[in-house]
Order: sequence, then structure tokens, then C-alpha cells
Amino acid sequence: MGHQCCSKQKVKRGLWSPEEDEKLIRHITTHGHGSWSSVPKLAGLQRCGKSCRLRWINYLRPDLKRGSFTAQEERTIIDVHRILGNRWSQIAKHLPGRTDNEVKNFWNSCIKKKLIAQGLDPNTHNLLPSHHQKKASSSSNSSNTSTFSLLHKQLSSVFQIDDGPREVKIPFVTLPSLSSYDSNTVADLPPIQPYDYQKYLHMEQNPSIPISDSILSSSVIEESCIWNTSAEAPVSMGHDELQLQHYTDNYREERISPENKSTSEPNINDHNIDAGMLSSSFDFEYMESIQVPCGMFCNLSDPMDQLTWN
DNA sequence: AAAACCTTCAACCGCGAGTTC
DNA sequence: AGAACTCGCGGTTGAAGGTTT
Repeated sequence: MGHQCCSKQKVKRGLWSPEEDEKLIRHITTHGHGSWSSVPKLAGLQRCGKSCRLRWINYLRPDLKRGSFTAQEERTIIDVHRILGNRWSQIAKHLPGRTDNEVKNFWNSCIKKKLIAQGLDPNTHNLLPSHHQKKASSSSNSSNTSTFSLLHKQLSSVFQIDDGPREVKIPFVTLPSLSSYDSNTVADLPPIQPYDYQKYLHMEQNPSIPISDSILSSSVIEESCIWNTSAEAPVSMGHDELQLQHYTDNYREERISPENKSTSEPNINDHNIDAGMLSSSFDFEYMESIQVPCGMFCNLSDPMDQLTWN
């Protein structure tokens, strides 16, 4: 198969010369690109339309941000990749001025190695087997196990915490997609993500730095759109309450019309609660409560537009 | 100094989805 | 309805430059 525009015509390939760049820029800035397949002819280039499109998008577009990725951008890429996987174009949308190609290259040449060096699987973001310290509480036959206790079990395993009413902060617990689970069973919830573990360690090592500074400032949640996949959950282990706090008020304010805003708490049986029903903080009964936000956070295909309960 | 090796990243390729005819 | 075309995406390649031996 291949691209007929490339195979039919005699086209130049390889690196673009400054003259070609200039021709392409001049054409697009005066006429727009229109149909890419017609661009080469109209712009006087011996290239295929596809090559022109790529050159424009990845290199010539005026709104591109050049130069090295910042630490913040790197963090954002990792955060979003953890949720979306190798969907580079989606990830790039969270980084103004960056292209999917640029993000992909940066991931492959830099981030991937860093994660591996940290003992993390770059595909799953889980700890690599050799790094995973398991404090297995042997059973997982928990058809009647609460989400909370399962969460507790996972945390006990990853963070090596003991049972008992000690205060544990769980930064940004990534809640699993309940769409792929029977909502009545929680036995096979995925494990706590190692990135949460990293943040936990960071907090341990920097106890004087408030969470808001050490964690939130580097979170994509604060910036925009991934808010429905994560939450910060200060948890008092051994208690029956799980308080979930959302840090997306500003963003949500922009998206939700005033009439939808309400302070009433969601009914967990209501499957079409508008996102505006969420206030910044709820106390939930531990059994079902975490499932509510889980459901809320479950649609990963386009987190911005999937705000209904599952 | 030069060969070998490594890293980066621009560009290409193949494919699937959407659109047009 | 289906063939042809177009677009956009993710994986891969390879040239160029840098680093090590």
C-alpha cells in the first residue's frame, strides 16, 4: 500500500533545506494548508503532502516551544503517560508548544531510562519485580472485602505500614477504572502505583515541606485536565472514614455552569450525577465510598469529557 | 588522532479511521 | 455500498553530532 502521493511522484526525501522551509512557511502563512496533498504543488516543493504536514507540525509551526523540556513538563509527561500510555498526541496536548513527536522522542531517549534506573517499568509504571517488596498478606479471596481494606492491604504492601490507627498520607492515589470491574467486587483492583510510592517517599524525606508545595505543585491535576483520574486521599488507617479531596476546583469552576453547582453530596446510586455535585471534600463511608470516586475517575479515553458516574 | 560506540531527534513508514466520490 | 483518497497516529529508522576508548 503505502502513500500514493509519495510513490507516484518523484519527491525529495530526507532533511529539509532552509529554502524548502521558507517556501512552505510562505505558502501556509498566506494560504493556509488546506488539503495537505495539494500543498507541495502549490508551494512549489518536490515533497509529498505528508512530508509537508509533518515538517509544518513538528518544526515550522510558529507556536512551537523549542528547547529542553522543563522538570515540570517531564513530570507532566510521566503523570499523563501513567494514565494514557503511549498516546503521544494526547500527552502532547497537555504541553503547550510541544509536539507528539517531540514528547515521544523525549520519552524514549530520556524518561524511559530514568524510570528504569528508578526501578520502575516504563510501560506500567509499576515497580519492576526485582524492586517490588512484597509484604504479602496471603489472601485475596475478598469478595466481601471493602475497597478500603483492599487499599489498605495494598498500601501495607507497598509502604510497609503496620496495622493500627496511625496517620498515613497517601498522595494521589490513582484510582482504578471500575468500568472494567464488577462494581460489587473489588478483589482485583490494580495495585497502588509506584509513582504514588515515590511521592510518599518524597514526603517522608521532606517532612517539613507541606504537601501542597511538594506534591501539588508538580501535579498535572493542578494544571488542568487529569483531575478525574486522581485524587489526594489523606487516610487514617484503622478508621472507617476515607476523606477524598479534590484539587480541581478552579478547573471545575470553569467547566460547570452556576446552576449545576451544588453543595449536596452525591447519591452513590445516582448514575448521572453532574460533576458539579462534587464539592472539594467529602467524608465517605469506607465501604462504597471509594467506589464512587473510582467510578467518577474511570474514563480514560478522554478524561475531560467523561464526567459522568459509571 | 581516529575508530568505535552512543545518543538524539527529524523524518519516514505502515496502518486505521474518516471522508469523498 | 464500496473504492479511492486523506489525515493523523505511533513505531521505527538513520543521519548527525557527541563521547569514549
